[in-house]
Amino acid sequence: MTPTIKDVAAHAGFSIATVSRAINAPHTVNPVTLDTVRRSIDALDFRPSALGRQLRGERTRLIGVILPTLANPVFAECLQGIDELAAAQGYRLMLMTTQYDTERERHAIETLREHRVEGLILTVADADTHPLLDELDRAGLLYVLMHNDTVRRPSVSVDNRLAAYEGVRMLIAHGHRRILMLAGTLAASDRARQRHLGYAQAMQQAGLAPAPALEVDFNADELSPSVLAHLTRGANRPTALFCSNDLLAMVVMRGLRRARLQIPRDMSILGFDGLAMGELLSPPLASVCAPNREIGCAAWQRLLARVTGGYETFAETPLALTLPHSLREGATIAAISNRNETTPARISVRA
Amino acid sequence: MTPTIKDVAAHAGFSIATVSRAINAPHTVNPVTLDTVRRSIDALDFRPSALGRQLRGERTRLIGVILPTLANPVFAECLQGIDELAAAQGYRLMLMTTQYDTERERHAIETLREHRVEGLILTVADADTHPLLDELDRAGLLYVLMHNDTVRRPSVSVDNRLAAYEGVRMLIAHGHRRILMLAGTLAASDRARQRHLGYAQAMQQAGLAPAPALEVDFNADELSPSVLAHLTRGANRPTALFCSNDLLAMVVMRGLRRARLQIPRDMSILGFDGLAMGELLSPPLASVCAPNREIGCAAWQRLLARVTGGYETFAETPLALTLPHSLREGATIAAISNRNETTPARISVRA
DNA sequence: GTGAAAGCGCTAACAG
DNA sequence: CTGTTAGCGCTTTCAC
Repeated sequence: MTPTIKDVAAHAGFSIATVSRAINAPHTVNPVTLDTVRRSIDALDFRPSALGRQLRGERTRLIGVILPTLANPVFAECLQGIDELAAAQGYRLMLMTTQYDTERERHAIETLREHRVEGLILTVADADTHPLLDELDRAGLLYVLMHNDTVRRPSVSVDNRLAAYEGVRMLIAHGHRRILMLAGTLAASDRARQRHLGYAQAMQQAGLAPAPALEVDFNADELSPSVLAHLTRGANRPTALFCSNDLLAMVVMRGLRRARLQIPRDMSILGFDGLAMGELLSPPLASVCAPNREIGCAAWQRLLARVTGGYETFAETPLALTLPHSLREGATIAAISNRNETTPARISVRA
Repeated sequence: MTPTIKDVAAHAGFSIATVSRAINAPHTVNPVTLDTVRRSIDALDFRPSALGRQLRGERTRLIGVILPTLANPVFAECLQGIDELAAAQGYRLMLMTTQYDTERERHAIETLREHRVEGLILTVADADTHPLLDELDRAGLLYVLMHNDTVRRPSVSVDNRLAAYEGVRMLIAHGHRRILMLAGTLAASDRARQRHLGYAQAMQQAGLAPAPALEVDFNADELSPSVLAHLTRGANRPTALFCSNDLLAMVVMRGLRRARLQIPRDMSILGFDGLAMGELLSPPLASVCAPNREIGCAAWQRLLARVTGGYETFAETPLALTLPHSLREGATIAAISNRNETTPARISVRA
């Protein structure tokens, strides 16, 4: 069906070697021949098979990308960065998503290895303890993690602990004292842990008592009654929430609004991720911003340095590359005067 | 480096044929042999090369996906649908984005064809007149379009004209009479055109004068002064905006808010796409909703029907598959009493 | 049940 | 400058 190099050779009246050269090293073939061959290529609409090439021992120029989900734009933003560089440098991307499911992660890695990807860019729940990554190390398959917070493996991320620390300090600077951290149900991620450490550190340093992260079901249409109770009832209700990511912050804000709380008047909100979309919200979402696109780009560059340049290029750099974060003040944080800090919005809660 | 079937054969003391059978047709080989071979496979951590397999004339089980961008979640949502089915059915996805750039579209198609993808799922700006699609038709490479509104080619979308019509009728039903349609600068897309037709039809039917779509630069940080002037000044300023997609609606809303307009009090907004995120906004974004995930799924199913089942399965269906849309009323639309329709918010405009 | 051998599309020596 | 040839890793007859 699809023409092969043989067909072209036959059509042009030359050998397949000449055709191959005409394609890969045009300067080494007689201009007249070249022209003939090219004409045949066009006539047959020939397109060299990447399979044949790769099999011949060439590099595959194929990179695997494994992401938890695309429903959270934070990963789409990373992927954009990767894709841009990949396209520019003539690499192909094979994409698989896992929903943080270990079985799917295993399967994705397996599949990509069968395709002889030259390397992997991925995000997992917990990098330090992930057995599949150990396997990759053992197998010598190059990979770079995105967002995962670990010093044990090649990774690109922000300093999650420090970033969270600064974010929570910002809340404290606005007068907040009862600050709660919220996390998704799959909270066992390395970065969520680091972010909680940062939160705890900021709290303690201010003489405040950190609380364990409150788990929120991301996908539910409503905040659960028990969570809502935590957030709205009692004299000790929090005045500010630090959400472990922006999407969660948006879900939480919707829940609070439905419970008739106003943001930021009745509750201040700080997210994490710095989704581009957060700036479009009303009020614009305060967030601890990671340079997601750049994280993707950096992961790509590190991976390629290893893939092409070999080990030495990489040895200079520490395993964990930390990119600078930033704080977006947004407008979901209100200042609190610590005088009337008791149940500021109690009356309006009609949940 | 990576072990091949030969290595396994040598290690196990059998021929490569037997190893191959042990992998692909275990029942045809002696249980004892099978066991030996499997032990060798494990010992060497052998993984059959997808390349070798594919080259041997097998199907590649590779599908190409070409999207304009991932910055707009509408495409990420489609991709989710595709990815889910692809993973479940043992296919691989090769992803490329184009930013609607024809050169990149060409390059993407070229690359994917070199990889011998079995089919293509893609979204282009204007399907009817797209020369590359004609080329695909000629070449017999199977593809299915997503979101593109055309009857000439295999596609999955909503009825953009009808959907827009209903959306604008909803605005009219709320008392709006001066309704403007906004579109991105790359407005020459088939669906934007159809949506404008629907808008115009709804307007005319209500005895109102449709206006040409006003182009808005999506990526600019601010609405341009001229656009802002259109939207806010004069007695004839619109009371409602129909935005050709949700992301545009969000950008426009930010611009309006910065100009001190309140939504929906001073301006009603209707988007198009039905982004999941729209429901998290405050107020929730009114939108003409397309089932994006399902569009991805349907595109996948149609493509696979053609790829595997051959032509006949497909012949029954019309080229253009139309999925049902829905209206999300959201809360960005306010009712207007037609009495005091003149410059309701004039005074508060301090842009 | 198993092996030998051909060949998928291509590139890279090596000859001429 | 061009052709011949030997594989790359695998599946698949066809013999045994």
